[in-house]
Amino acid sequence: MTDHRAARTDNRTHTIMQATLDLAREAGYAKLSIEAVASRAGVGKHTVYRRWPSRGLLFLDAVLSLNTAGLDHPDTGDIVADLREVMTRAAALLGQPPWGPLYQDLIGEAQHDPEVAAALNRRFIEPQTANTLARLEAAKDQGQLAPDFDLDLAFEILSGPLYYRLLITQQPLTHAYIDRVLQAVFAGMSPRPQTR
Amino acid sequence: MTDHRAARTDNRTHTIMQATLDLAREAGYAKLSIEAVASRAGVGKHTVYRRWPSRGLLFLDAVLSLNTAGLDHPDTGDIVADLREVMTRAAALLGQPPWGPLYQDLIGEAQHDPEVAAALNRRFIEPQTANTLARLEAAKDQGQLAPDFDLDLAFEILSGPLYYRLLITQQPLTHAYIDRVLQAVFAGMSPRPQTR
DNA sequence: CTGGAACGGCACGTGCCGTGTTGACAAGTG
DNA sequence: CACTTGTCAACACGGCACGTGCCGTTCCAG
Repeated sequence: MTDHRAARTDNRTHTIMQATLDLAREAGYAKLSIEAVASRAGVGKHTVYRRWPSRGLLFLDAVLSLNTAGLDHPDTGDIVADLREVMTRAAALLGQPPWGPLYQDLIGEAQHDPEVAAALNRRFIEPQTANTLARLEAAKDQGQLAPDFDLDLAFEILSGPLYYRLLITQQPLTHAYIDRVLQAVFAGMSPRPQTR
Repeated sequence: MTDHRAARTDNRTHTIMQATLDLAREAGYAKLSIEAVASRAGVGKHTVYRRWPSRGLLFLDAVLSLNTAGLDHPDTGDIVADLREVMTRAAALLGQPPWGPLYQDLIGEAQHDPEVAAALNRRFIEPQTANTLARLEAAKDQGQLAPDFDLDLAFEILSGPLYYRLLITQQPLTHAYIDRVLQAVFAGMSPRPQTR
C-alpha cells in the first residue's frame, strides 16, 4: 500500500531529524556534518540529500520540529499579563538548552544562507508575529490600547531587546528584565520630569 | 632595523585583512577560505595562521578595521537629536554594502564561535554601549531626562529593534523607523486613552 | 512474476583544513 | 666579504567532509 511507503518515509525523515538534534546538542552546530548525521541515523547520505538540499535547511527543520509545545497567545482579557506570559515562556525556551543554543545557531546560519533566513521567517517568525499582533489588535478593539497605538512598533520594541540579549550580549533573559521591557512600553519610560 | 621589520609585518597584516574584505564582498563570508585569502594576498598560509588562530577572528579584525569613521556621539545639548544622529549613521552603515552584509555575517559567526562573540562584544559592542550610556548620563545630569530614567534599558530598547530588523526580518532601517523608535521611547507610546 | 522506487553501503574526485619542510632572500654581525 | 638569524612563499602532506555516482538488496504495485 501507499500508506506503508509513506509511513516508512516519514519514519526515516523523523529519524534523521532526531539524529541531527542529538549531534547538534552534543557537539554544536558548527561541527555538524551530513556524514555524521547519516551515520548516526543509520542511513545513507543519499537518503539525507534526497530530503534536504543543505545542512542549514535540515537543521531548520530539525529545530522547528521541537516547537510542538507552541507559543500560542492566551487571552485572559489583560493584554499585559498575556504578553508577559508569552514572553516568559519564550525566554524560558530561549534561555536554556536545548532550544536556546540551537535557535541561536539557527539564526547564525540564517545570516550566511538566504534560504535559511527566508524559511525561518516564513515558518516561524511571521506566524509568531501574526499571533502577537492579533492579540494586540483584540486588546485595541477592547479599548485596552489607544486607537493610535502602533502595534507593529510595539511588537518590535518588545521583541528586539530579547533578541539583542540573546544574540549580541548574551545576557540572561530574566523575568525581571521582561517586566522592565513591558513596563517601559505600557507604562512609559518617564523620560522627563514632565512629558513634552 | 627593527622598524623596517615591524613595518613589513604591519604591511602584510594589512594586506591580508584587505584581501579578506575583498573576497568577503565578492563571494560572501560563507565561501571565504583561508587558502583563498592567502592566495589573494600573495602570501603563504603560514603567514595568515601566524597572525590569526581562526577564520572567524581574522574576519572580525578585517571588518572592525573598517570602522575608522567611528560612531562617536555628538553633544549638541539635545539628547534626542544626538541619538537620532548616531542611530541614523549606524543605520546608514548597516543598511547597505559593504558594512551591512559583513556585519551581519560577523554576528552570524559569533553565534557559532564563542571566541568571536566575546571579541565582538569586547571590541565593538561594549565601547559603543559605553559611549551611548555616557551621553545619556550627561543628559540626565542636565535635567533632560528624569532622575529615575532607566538608561540601560533605554539603550537596549533603542538598539534591539534595529538589530531585530537587521538580523531577523531583514527589513530596511529607514530614517522614519528610527524616528518611530525614538518617539516611542522619549515621548511615550500612549498605550491607553489615559495613562495609568 | 516483474518492474520500479527507495534504500544502505561504498568509493570517487574535489576543496579546504592545519601542519611540516624547503629553499630564497634580506638584515644585522664579525 | 662571509656568516648567522629570521622571515617568508611555495609546495606537499594526512585528514575530513563535501556532493555524486554505482551496486546489490528490499519492498511493494501492477
